[in-house]
Amino acid sequence: MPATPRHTSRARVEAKESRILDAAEKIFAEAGFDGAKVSDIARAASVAEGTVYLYYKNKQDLLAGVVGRFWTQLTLGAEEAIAPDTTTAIQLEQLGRYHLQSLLNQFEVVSLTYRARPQQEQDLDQVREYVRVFDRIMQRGVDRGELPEHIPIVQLRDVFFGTLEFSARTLKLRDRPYDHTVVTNLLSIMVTSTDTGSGMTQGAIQGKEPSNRELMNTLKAIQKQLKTSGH
Amino acid sequence: MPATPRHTSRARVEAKESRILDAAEKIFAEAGFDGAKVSDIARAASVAEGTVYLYYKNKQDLLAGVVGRFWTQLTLGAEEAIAPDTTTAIQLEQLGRYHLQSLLNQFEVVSLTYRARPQQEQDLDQVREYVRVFDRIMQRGVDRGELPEHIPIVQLRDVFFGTLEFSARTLKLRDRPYDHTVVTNLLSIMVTSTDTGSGMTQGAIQGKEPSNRELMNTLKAIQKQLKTSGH
DNA sequence: TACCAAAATGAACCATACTCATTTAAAATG
DNA sequence: CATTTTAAATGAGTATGGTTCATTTTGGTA
Repeated sequence: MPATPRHTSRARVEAKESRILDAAEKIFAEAGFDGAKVSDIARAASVAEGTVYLYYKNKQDLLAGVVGRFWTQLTLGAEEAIAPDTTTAIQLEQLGRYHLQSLLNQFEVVSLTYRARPQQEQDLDQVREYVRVFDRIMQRGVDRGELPEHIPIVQLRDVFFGTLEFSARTLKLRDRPYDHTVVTNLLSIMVTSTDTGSGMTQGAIQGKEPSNRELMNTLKAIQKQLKTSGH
Repeated sequence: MPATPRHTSRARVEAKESRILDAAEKIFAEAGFDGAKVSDIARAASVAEGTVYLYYKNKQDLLAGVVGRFWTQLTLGAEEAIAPDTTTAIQLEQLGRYHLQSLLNQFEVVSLTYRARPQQEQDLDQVREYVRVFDRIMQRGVDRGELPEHIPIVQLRDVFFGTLEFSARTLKLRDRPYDHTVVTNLLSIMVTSTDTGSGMTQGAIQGKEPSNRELMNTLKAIQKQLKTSGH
């Protein structure tokens, strides 16, 4: 069984597995899940049809493999895209930019994510791993005192990723390229809302000016960065 | 052709069509697109397998029918759920509540939306129609002077629907029921951001207090309504 | 009642996901 | 290095389920 090779070099087996995944990703992206034939994938991987089934239980499982690898790589890329020693707001801006660009560049693969069986347990483990990047940034902001203690991280996470994903779809639908104002605007409303004086943290509006000077500076820093780094 | 009946009462034909759609919705929701057999759907509709193909070109087209009808009905329900003579903010709150509840109650059908071929043109016409409900509310807010002239409606629309959809998934994943704080929080950040002094409208932070008294009143009205109407 | 066109039927067809008996390659053994 | 043993790969064959179409049934019309 290729799954647990004892007498064969692990490297060779993994090379073949990734050849199959590459082929599958290509064919799935071109033809969609239903349109992709396992025979095409096998041919693209220079492998017999039966061989695919040594590595993956069935076509669904193969899709899960492609999607899982994609999100794992996305997590690695995200961690690389984020400067570790800067403010929360700038880190969010970096993650937002990276995320939106990835969604647009690899739109087809992202769409395939929804063809993976919904809520069928560990099919989406890698996605969950990915969103933790956001959680860590936010938590670090709280620990540092940059954000109020009681921000609802999970809800803000849905705002963040939900907005970016829908924005990506809108851009694709209109054949538009990456648009940084999407990220800027998202950030501005998120940071505004994490201000202790209004928005999500309190749920009450008091009409007073922002009390968190740190955040104002952060926002100015974002504004500045947005102007210097061409999109 | 059942599609354009001349000698048969239109009512009967439409009754049969909706019987097929009902059956398809049920089976698709239970088994997912791939798991649903056309033969099962035909049996559930008390119709021969071939009959399905008189009304729908193929299985994909049948799915498009189910999904399309769902969003059309959602549009009707949304228009009913919104009080015509109230403020923008309250209308948004009503739409948000209605949308989130619908997503949760009919989660399976919503998921099927993503199995409809992406960007395959008019498959998603009804979804587009639905989101216009949001656009109309916002535009009306602008016309009335409740919102600033230059708010980016399209981007706010992505914030609105994106956040609600991701929130619905999170709630489902954790087996949680409808949670009104999701809507409240979303609204508070959206309305905060449409304040002319900060957020999406200007893209520049000025650290001054909100200049739009109208909006403040609107927010207070929302807060009040949230307290009086049990979720 | 006889006629005709629309509508419905389901057996046959066909594409394709998946299996498995056989072959090939690689590792272990002496 | 020759032989044996075990892992890996193969692709023809099978089963499933979407789709077609020749035939039958239904309902309206004269």
